[in-house]
Amino acid sequence: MTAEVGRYMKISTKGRYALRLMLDLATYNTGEPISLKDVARRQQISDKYLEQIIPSLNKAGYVRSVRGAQGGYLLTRDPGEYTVGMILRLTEGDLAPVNCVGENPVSCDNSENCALAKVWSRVNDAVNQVVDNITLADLLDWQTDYTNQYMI
Amino acid sequence: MTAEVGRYMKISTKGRYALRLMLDLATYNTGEPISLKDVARRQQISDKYLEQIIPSLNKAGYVRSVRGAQGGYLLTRDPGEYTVGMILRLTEGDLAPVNCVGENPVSCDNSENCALAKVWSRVNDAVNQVVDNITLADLLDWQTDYTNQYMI
DNA sequence: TTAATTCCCACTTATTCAATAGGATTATAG
DNA sequence: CTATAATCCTATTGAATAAGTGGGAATTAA
Repeated sequence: MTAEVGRYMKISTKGRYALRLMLDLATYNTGEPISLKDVARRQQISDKYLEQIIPSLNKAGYVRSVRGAQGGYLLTRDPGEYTVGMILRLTEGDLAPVNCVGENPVSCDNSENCALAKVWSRVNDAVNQVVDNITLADLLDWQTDYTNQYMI
Repeated sequence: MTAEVGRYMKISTKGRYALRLMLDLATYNTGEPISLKDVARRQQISDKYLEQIIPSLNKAGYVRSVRGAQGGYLLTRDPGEYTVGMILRLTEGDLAPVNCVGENPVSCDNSENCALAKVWSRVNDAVNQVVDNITLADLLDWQTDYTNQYMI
């Protein structure tokens, strides 16, 4: 009886892949740069698409790039210093379910009288509460077998 | 520094309008059927679009329709019996952020080893926890002035 | 000097969102 | 009985977005 599924309330591949990328860098870190080609192979994601995702992580200082042969990317911090929320917000933008709540709320004609704004605000808080309290270190812990891929 | 905003994690107009529609029916209920034209005027939503949204609410038995002149729609239950989650799930489908968690999870190659599935599952739980614990009666309470519109 | 890599930007294809449009059916009021 | 007001049903549309592909320039290690 449920409606046919749309893309409502869904995370995009950009955000999911960014997380898998960061988790891959954390998992296979040796101190040497890791190339996107390696990440792409392990994660079964197009390397060209990863190339499009990583600049925002790079510009934000979440990773450091090393150009040229044997180059690649490295995390700049300890895995425990990255929350899932940081990474998602960078690649997906605001996680709020509507534009009138969240980081840069768009005000509407009747915000103080709007019962639904309260709903969206609570949803926003609940989502952020989750993603801001999980770090890459937690994800490393939750992986039972580091050699497998994470297909989500 | 945030990414340009997409539609990630957003509720669609369908779900938002369905909530406003149901809340309008609750707010202006007199026992007589309320026409979509009236709802559309009050909520400033296209009546033709509302016409497209209401069949699922009707088929699910959330509203009752009265055809012909002076016809319209009526809630079939007490406002306290409708949760925001019921209404959203009917019009938006599953609220899970990815397809591998939620009502009808699509299994993937490596679900038990997937650290990210745990993240999505927690997000899903958090969202549902909010929307399943707010009823139309709560929304009625939260409205300070019943004569205004709810523009969200 | 070659090969491997990041970097940058344009392009594409399919899907989805958010409506609009037209008309058939049903019932009420006069 | 007839005009009108409403639900019902299905098709179409235009714009935006998602999710990638493609080409090539710049940089660096071996």
